[in-house]
Amino acid sequence: MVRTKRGESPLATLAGKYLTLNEDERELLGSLNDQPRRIARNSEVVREGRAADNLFVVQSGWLLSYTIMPDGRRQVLQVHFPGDIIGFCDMPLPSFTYELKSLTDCSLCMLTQTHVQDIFHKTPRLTGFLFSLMMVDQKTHTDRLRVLGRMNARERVIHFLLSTLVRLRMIDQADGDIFDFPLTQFDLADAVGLTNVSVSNALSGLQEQGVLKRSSGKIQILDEAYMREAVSFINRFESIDISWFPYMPAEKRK
Amino acid sequence: MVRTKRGESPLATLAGKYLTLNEDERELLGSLNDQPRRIARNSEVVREGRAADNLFVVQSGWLLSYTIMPDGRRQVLQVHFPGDIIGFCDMPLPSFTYELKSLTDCSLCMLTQTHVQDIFHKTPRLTGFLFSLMMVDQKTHTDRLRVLGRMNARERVIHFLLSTLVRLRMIDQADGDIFDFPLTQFDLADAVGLTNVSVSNALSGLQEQGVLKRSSGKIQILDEAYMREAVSFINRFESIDISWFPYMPAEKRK
DNA sequence: CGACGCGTTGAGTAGCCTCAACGACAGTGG
DNA sequence: CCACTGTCGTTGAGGCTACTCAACGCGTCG
Repeated sequence: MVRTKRGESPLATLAGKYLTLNEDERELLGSLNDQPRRIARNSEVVREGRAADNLFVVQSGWLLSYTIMPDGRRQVLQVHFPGDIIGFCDMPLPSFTYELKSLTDCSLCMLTQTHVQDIFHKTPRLTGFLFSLMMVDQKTHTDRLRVLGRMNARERVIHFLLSTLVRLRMIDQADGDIFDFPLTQFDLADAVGLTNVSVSNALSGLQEQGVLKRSSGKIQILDEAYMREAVSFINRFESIDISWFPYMPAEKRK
Repeated sequence: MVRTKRGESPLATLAGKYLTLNEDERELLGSLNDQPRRIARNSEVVREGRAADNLFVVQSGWLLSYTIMPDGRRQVLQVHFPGDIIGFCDMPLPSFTYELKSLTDCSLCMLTQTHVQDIFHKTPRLTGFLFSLMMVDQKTHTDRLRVLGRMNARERVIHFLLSTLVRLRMIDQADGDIFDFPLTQFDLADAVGLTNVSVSNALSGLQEQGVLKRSSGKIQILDEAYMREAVSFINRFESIDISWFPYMPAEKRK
């Protein structure tokens, strides 16, 4: 497992992929490291109050956000990795409308409105970056619409694994084509709109075909090219461009 | 059919639901009315170049954005109504990744980067509003994930019709519980991940049950409460709050 | 050790899909 | 004006994918 740079916040690592941070920006992102909230594996993350009051930045660990329907059906909305911002797009809404659960031990940073406003006012480039992240997020959601609306079990699983791999690479948490995979097959099923049984069958089939390998909570992608082809995969993180972002009030810092 | 206020742009109408526009803001939104591009019914809207160069604001008419997979499977990503902004979240991306088709005769306004920057610089409140719209958009997408991942044919159709009704009401284009519906059943099917046959069956079933009525391109919702209950419908547009938005460089106008 | 969660596998089922035929309708051209 | 054509919606027959239900093995944890 590749390690993140010592002491650097995952969000900073992520941002560093797209822009070279200056000292102020680096410090601002670093300050988010203060007093992370620790969450044990497999526990519900309780959030209170208005949406915007409870923005999280994942420092370490995996989380799952999901909705549950009255009859028990569950839909996983997103898997959250280090560097992810949770709840950003809930800001204009009056309350949270989904559950949050930790898959592994986690540490989360709470962001208050004040923090957000701080970033927005001080570093327009970071602001642009944040919004770009959100837009890419939206893109990955529309990609998932295609998956859930039009793909069969096998393709759904392939797409999910690929997008997981790609996202983990962004935060240097994939070891080539091997990565941790703490989801249960129930979790995966609820993410891609299947049952655990179908997921099991799909995974077994892929393994038998030599496309992937599983061992003790890890997954290895053996034939990435084939998988990408099979689902017409697009890596949305490859080419984010934040230069368009217009929030640049007269270059103050240089 | 209820009419929009004479000459007012649909985006202004929409914005007016959430905030009281001052003269400058109203003028800025109104200026978008200049030189709309007219699109005939059932034609492909061609877009060129980088994503951000081709932002559209729908002035009138319905459009469909969708992706097509190599084998011909189609997934409708969104139905666009007057007031909708198309392509906003493509701005940080290098190119468009979906198709756009008109369902009715349309008129579209092109927004260039300059326009966007203009709005962003001059009216922070409108900026906040735009971002809030985008966030709500994201929310409706996650709602659709639940639909495509976990609902049966009947529920999918119900949810789609409800969200259509709610959005049309926002722009005063629903006459109580009656609204135009120019989609074919193929379109609807590709939107909710079914086939036209299943859609036909679902619609017939609902009509037989007395839940809705169809006649000549219009749909009437007869039992809205039942439908909302059946799919745990949440109206995301009900309570957008833009007060949180931090882009307020020292109240210049008052 | 027992209890529990997780993954696997099998048998049977149900919902949706595919294929197909047909009627209604609008647009087109003679 | 009327065939001709293509699109759209409906309905039926049959098939397939994924679901439900269930049993079992395995590992972990108390």
